[in-house]
Amino acid sequence: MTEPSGRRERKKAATRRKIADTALRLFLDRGFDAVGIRDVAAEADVAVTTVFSHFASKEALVFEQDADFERRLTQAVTGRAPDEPLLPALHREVRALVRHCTADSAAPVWRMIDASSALREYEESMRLRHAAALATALAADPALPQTTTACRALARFVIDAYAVAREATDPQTALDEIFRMIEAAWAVTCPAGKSGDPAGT
Amino acid sequence: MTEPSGRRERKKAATRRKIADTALRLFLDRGFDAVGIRDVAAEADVAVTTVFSHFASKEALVFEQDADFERRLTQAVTGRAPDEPLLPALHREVRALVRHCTADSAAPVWRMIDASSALREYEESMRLRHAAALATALAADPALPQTTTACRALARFVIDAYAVAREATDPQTALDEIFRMIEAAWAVTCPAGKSGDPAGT
DNA sequence: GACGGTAACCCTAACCGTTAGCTTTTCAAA
DNA sequence: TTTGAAAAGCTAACGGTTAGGGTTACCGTC
Repeated sequence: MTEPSGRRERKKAATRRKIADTALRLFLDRGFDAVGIRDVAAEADVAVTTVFSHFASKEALVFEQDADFERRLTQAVTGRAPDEPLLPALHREVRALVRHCTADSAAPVWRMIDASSALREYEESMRLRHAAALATALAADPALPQTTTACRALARFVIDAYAVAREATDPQTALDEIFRMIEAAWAVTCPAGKSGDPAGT
Repeated sequence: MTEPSGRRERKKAATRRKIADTALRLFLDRGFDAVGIRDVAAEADVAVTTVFSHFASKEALVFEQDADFERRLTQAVTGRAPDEPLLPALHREVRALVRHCTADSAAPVWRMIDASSALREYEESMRLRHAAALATALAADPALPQTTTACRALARFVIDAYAVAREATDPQTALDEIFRMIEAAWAVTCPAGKSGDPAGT
């Protein structure tokens, strides 16, 4: 009801951060699969049930920016300038996300993720949720006359672009290449080719 | 060493089929999440370990055609006529797959799948494996001069087409629409527009 | 400042998918 | 018939996850 005032919230946030930090440290040290939830809980000095009251699953301990990722994607659609074309906005946002997660400082984490099939699968199912959210945002935009089918396809294409680019040797170049494909795909969904690129490159 | 002759193989296959059939029946009756592996084993009159010696996971009991799906996709690429263009071949194959899994007889199974988040996630991670296999097949085709990035993107787009179409109210129309997008996307990856559709529709 | 409600946390004990270790059965080839 | 091996079985456990029920600490109110 009232604002998020108070000590309680701070303590809760502190507990959450302590759990996440402890977990990440242990995971990086010994590998994701070699660390049990009971280890994390003991090291963070909380009960196992407390871990699961803050995080929905063991994998979720690693992907804290989950909600952030999704919000940034949808806001690239809903929050763009009134006359700004869709795809450049999406391209820009995804480029920032790719750059962020291919930074040198993030390398150890991604090495850890790639070493665990559980984490890799979790990441992809996360991405699917993001695609669904993006598809909803696209379908709700009155400036886009496309069908819901086209919106859903575009949403998944954009997520694909992120996923493929992240694993490429040159992520930025790969991303640009895929977005050229996506631009072309999106162009053919325009009833009259309003703001497309009618002549190709 | 010798041919797959004999009673042993038949008995093994019979056990496998009995487990799968029993499992599917129970899942359809009570719902996937409400049936435990121990239930399946008991009802099929086998040990729990036997279930897992035939199927890698509980979810795998539902998706028996897994390998088949993947093989059909890759064969649509590797087994097409020497001068047949790529995308129509893929389009045709995916159309058949969509038709197959949207048949009325398959409806109860898909209702069951959609009712279980575990199954939906499993299906998607299965699809990702298929996309990876398809990407490999595409990259290995000497008739395709595209980059591996483009091949990986195309593979995922094709899987997306299947996934989105399957959930659409009119799967066939949706599939055609998405493949129009994919055709356009693929066209811009051709260095010189060899066999593309140079003027768009 | 005392008070009632409730959110956060703790503990125990389980459930469920999955696997390891080891024994028994069943078939095939000699 | 003997022998080797694949298939199946049993038991017991591991690890993620949850239910149930109790304790503490904070918040808003009197």
